[in-house]
Amino acid sequence: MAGVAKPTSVATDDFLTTVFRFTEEGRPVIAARLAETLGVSPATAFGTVRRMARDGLIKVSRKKEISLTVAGNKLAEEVIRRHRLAERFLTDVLNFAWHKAYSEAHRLEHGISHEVADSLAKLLNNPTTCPHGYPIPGSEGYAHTRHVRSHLKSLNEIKEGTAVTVKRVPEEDVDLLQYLEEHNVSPSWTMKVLDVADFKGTITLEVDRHEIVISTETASKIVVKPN
Amino acid sequence: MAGVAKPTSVATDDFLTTVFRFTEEGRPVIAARLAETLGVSPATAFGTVRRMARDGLIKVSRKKEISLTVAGNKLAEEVIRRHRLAERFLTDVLNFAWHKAYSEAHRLEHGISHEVADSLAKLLNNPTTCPHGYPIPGSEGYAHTRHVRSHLKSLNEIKEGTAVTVKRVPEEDVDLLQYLEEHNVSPSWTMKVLDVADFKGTITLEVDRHEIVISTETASKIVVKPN
DNA sequence: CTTGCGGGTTAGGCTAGGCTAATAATTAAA
DNA sequence: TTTAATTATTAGCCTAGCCTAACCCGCAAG
Repeated sequence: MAGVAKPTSVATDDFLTTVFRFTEEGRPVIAARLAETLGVSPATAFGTVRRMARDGLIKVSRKKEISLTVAGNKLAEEVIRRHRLAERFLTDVLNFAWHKAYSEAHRLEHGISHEVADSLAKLLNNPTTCPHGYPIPGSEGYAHTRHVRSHLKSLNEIKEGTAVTVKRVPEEDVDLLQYLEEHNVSPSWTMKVLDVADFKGTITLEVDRHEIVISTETASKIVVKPN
Repeated sequence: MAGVAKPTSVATDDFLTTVFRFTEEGRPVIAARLAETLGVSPATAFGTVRRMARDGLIKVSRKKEISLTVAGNKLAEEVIRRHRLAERFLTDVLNFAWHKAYSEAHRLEHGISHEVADSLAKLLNNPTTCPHGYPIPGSEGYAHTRHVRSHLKSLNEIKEGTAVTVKRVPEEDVDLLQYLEEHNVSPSWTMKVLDVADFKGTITLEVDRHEIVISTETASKIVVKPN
């Protein structure tokens, strides 16, 4: 036995989930990115990373790439599960808008026990994704979801004239989230790519009978499935 | 302006609520009691008390009695409100047993924002008390509740043969709570004091057609209203 | 009036997490 | 390849919290 699992701190939870999400989105995970994302200095990030590596939660390769250990991944999935269930609760039961749900869930995620999470899941009818379309660890078909996503594409890869179904929208930018929510760029909604103007970096979409324009940069963060 | 309110830490929240509860129950508030209750060393309690006094959350009299400042009381009521709403949510919506609700709510209370608390209150139909009978700050008639309790008595003060209605049960002892819950010594239930045996320090009660025996010490923590 | 006990207080240490500023080490770009 | 931009790392400092051990103080019971 490796001893009793030490309860994780808020800072550790935050690093774990950030590494998890970066990995989930295929982004490279290095300390500098974590520092930026979490709003701490590089020195602080370095210290926390070193501590977490010491505690066997993450590994740092020679090329300084950070990845979760099996133990770290387990913990990260637990926190992410609590976060996404909390989001569902906030949007589905308390009627919070998406863009508020993220930050509120972030505060709640650290105080939800395994038992409360399970009860919440039952109350919510065992949801498989959070309101933004990301899969909830521990839910039906989760393992599957993580590996089979060949049919999913980023919106910036879609050709003009193609109709797609929104699968996931980026979670962290509150303003963007509010905009997307207001314009129905939401999971399960359909939209059509009207125009791709690479030269000026924009994409025009038709969604819910309206046209909207977003940057290809933004589009790259929206996951869709061609119809 | 006194500057932006610094967000309170978990340790500070715990001290605030403990002082609040002690005061609520009319118990003397000294550092040694806080240390015991919170499970920290006297030295730690001393340090935290000093920090909180420095930050204007509590006052310490010459006789070393600790009390909340106006600012401290406001913060304490907010945390207590979140705690008691969380308890109601856990018992009423997630069907948690009482004795589990307390500790789970204790973990949740730090992550609930004002906005989430208000939504929870609405969802729960604006409850005025927690499952153990304590008033929820900010709820209808709360200010009133705090000051008018002349008709409330501790169970140990009740004479033999008197029927009473349970108003509040002690919150912190999980085993006791589970016992009381199982025997229906719960807010709004009625019971009759069958026998008071001061010489051996016990009280015999009839509740829900059964007899139970508890110590006068325990009885002193149960608040009732004579019928 | 003195001893002892319950508290309060100090001293001294430790970890997690933060910060700034300076310095290495890489990488990428020119 | 030499410079410029990123990253990583170190050093040094700070606060909150937590601990043990020792010490002090006032009051109450002998």
